[in-house]
Amino acid sequence: MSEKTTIYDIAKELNISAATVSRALNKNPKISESTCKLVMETAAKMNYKQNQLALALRSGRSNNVGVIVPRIDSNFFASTIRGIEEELHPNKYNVIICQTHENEKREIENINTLLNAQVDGIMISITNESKENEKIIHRVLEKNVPLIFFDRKKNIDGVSSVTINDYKGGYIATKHLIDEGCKRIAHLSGDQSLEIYENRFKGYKQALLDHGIEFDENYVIQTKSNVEAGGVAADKLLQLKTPPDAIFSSSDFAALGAIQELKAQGIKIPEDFCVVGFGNEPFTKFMELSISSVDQSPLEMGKMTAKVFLEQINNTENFKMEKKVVLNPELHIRKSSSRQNL
Amino acid sequence: MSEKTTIYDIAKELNISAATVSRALNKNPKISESTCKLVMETAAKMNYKQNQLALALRSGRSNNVGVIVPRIDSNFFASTIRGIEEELHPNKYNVIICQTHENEKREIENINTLLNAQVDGIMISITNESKENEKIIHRVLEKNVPLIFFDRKKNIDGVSSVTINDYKGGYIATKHLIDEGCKRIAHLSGDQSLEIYENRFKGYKQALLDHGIEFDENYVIQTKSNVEAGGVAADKLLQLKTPPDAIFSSSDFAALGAIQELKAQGIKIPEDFCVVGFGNEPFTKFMELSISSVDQSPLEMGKMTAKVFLEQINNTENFKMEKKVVLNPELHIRKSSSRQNL
DNA sequence: ACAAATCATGCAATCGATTACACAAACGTA
DNA sequence: TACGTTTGTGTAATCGATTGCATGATTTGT
Repeated sequence: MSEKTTIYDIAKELNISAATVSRALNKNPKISESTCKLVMETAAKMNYKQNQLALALRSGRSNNVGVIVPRIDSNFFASTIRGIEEELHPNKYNVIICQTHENEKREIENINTLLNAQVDGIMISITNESKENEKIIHRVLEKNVPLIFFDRKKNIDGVSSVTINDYKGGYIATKHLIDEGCKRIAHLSGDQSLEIYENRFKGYKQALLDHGIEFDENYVIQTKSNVEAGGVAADKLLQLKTPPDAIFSSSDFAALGAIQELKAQGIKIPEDFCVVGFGNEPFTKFMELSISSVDQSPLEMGKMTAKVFLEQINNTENFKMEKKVVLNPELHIRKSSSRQNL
Repeated sequence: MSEKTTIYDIAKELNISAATVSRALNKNPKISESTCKLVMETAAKMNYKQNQLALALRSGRSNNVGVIVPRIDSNFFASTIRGIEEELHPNKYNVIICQTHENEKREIENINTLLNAQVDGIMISITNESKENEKIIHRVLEKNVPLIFFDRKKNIDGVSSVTINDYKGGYIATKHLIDEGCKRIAHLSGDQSLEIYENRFKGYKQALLDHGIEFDENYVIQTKSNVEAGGVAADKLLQLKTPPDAIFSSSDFAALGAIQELKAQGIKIPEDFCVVGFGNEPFTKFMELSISSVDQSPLEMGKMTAKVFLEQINNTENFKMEKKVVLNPELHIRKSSSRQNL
C-alpha cells in the first residue's frame, strides 16, 4: 500500500516487460495504442510516480541547480532567489540553497557538495575574501557544469554573469546629491576587494569630477554594511575640520546608521545634510524620514540569472558561451535627499 | 581531463575490481592496508568524487530535503530557511526550496515534485486556503516520508510541528496595551482559517476578558498583511462612533499602515493611541517611531524544525513519533506603545 | 604435511528507468 | 507462394556505487 510503485510492478501486473511499460509511459509511437492505454491506466491505478533519481543517474541530468549566496535572510538575496526559483520552476528544475556566511572555506565546500550532488548548474554570488576559490571555479568549468555569477562576480573569461551597473548607480546617486546643492559629499564604501563596492566608488568619484567638485579622500570611509558601523562612520565624518554636507552610502543599513547619528547630533535632514543609500531595502521606504536609495531590482536579477542558465544549458553547440548581462540601477528619491518641497 | 572519474576508472588504473575500490574508499577492514592506501592515493590523484546520485538510488536516501513556504522573500520565511539550512548543513543534507504563493495547486504540485525527487523529508508552512491538500499530505505519510509543519500547521494526528504560541503572543501584546492604560483596544486580524491568526485573536480576546474589558466585535477587522490594508483598516476604525485608542495588529505591515494613517489624521502616538504589531520585522526597530512587536524567533523555529526532522529520521524504531514543539513568543516594547518616558 | 581457519579480492545482483538491438508476427506485393 | 517491410515487444546493457556470496591464497594448528 505504502511502498513505491516501479515500472517493474506495472510490468508484472500486466505480464509484459518493463521496457514496454517505459515506452508506453513515454508515449513512444512504436507501442500499440491498446497497450499504451492499458499501461497508462494501470500506472494511474497503482499510483506510479517516476523515480527522478533513477532517471537522473541514467541521463546524467539531475534537474537540480545550486544557488550559493552569502546569506539567505537579506531582502536582496532572498529576492534574487525568488526570481531564480520562479523562472526555473516551470522548467522543472529544483533549487538547492547554500549559504557561505562570507566564509571562503564554506564556499568551496558548498561548490563541492553541489558538484557531488550532480547539479545541472550553479549560480553564485561570491564571498568577500576570494582568492583561493578561483581554483574550484575552474574545476566547475572543467566539468562542463554551467556556472553563472550574479551581483558579486569574478572576472573570469568564459563565465557568464548578471549584475547591475554599480558604477552608474554610484554616479547617479552622487549626481543627484550635487543637483540638490550638496557641495561636500562623503562616501561610505564596503570591502573594495569586491567589484560592486569598487565600482560604486568609481561612479561616485567620476560624478564629482564631472561636476567640478574636488575629490577628497578623507570623505571616503570603508565600513561594514550595518547600522552601527554607519553611525560610527558618520561620527568620524562630523569630526573633520570641514565636515561633509551629504553622504552617499553603498549600503542602506550604513545609511540608516548615519542618519540616526546625524539626527542625534542635531543635524537637520535634508535641510542641512542629504543622504542616499544603496539597495532599496524595504525599510528605506517605510521610514517617516524615508531614505533615498539605488534600486538593484533583485527579482529581475534572479530571473535573468535563471534565463542565462537556461540558454546556456539548451545551447549545447555553443555551450561555452559567455554572456555578461548588466542591469540598470534606478534611483528612488525620497525625503532624506529631497529639498524640492521645502 | 574534464570528465568525471568513477570507481571503474580507478579499478582499471590499478587492475583491480570496482568492488575492491568501493570497499577501500569506505575503509572496509576486509581490504588490506596496502591496497587501501593505494586506492586512496589514486582516487585523490584522479580527483575522484563520489556520485551522490548513484548512492542515492542504491540506498534510497537522497540526502535532500524539501522546504515549502508561501514565499521566500519575507524576512520571516527567509530566516526560518536560514535556520533549517544551518542545522542540516553539518548533517550533509541539501535544502530544496519551493514557493507556493498561497496557491493550493502550487502546493500540491510542489509536494509531488519533492516526492518524485525522492527527498528524505519535507518541511512545510502551509498556504491559506487548505482543504484539498489534506489528501496529498496523507500520501506523504503513507510513503513514510517525514513531514514537519512549521509556523502554519494543520492539525493531523501523527504529524510533528514547530510553532510559536500565537495565543500567548496575542495575549501578552494585548495585556501590554492594557497596562499602558489603553481602554478600547482594536484588533487587525488575518485569514482566520489559519490557526495562527485564529489563536492570536483568541489570545487578544482572553486578555480583554481577564482584565474586565468588554469584547466589541466592531473593533476586530480582518485584513491582508500589507501596509495599504492596514491604513484602510485604521481609517475604518477611526470612523466608528467610539473609535479605539489602541490597535493590536497580527501583522507588522498592517500595523505600519495603521500608524501612517493615524498620523495622517493627526493622532499622536503613543500619547493618544498605542500600536503593537506581530512578527518583529526588521523595519519595526528601525523606524524613528519604532513599533512594538511580538517576536516569532524564526531562526530558532527553523533550527528546531530541522532538529525534529533529524530526530525523526534517526529514530527508525519510533519512526512515526509525533512531536509538537511550541516556542515562546517575546514582546519587544518600543515607542509605538511606550508611555513610560513621556 | 595436511586440514582448518583466516584473509583479500572478485563476481554478480541491486537500486529504477531508458534504449540499441534483436526478433517474431502480420502484412503487402509480385 | 515466397520474400520484403512494417509493427510491437522482449532482451540485455547502461548510469555509478554497494554488498552477499564465492573463491583462491595464505596462515595457523596439530
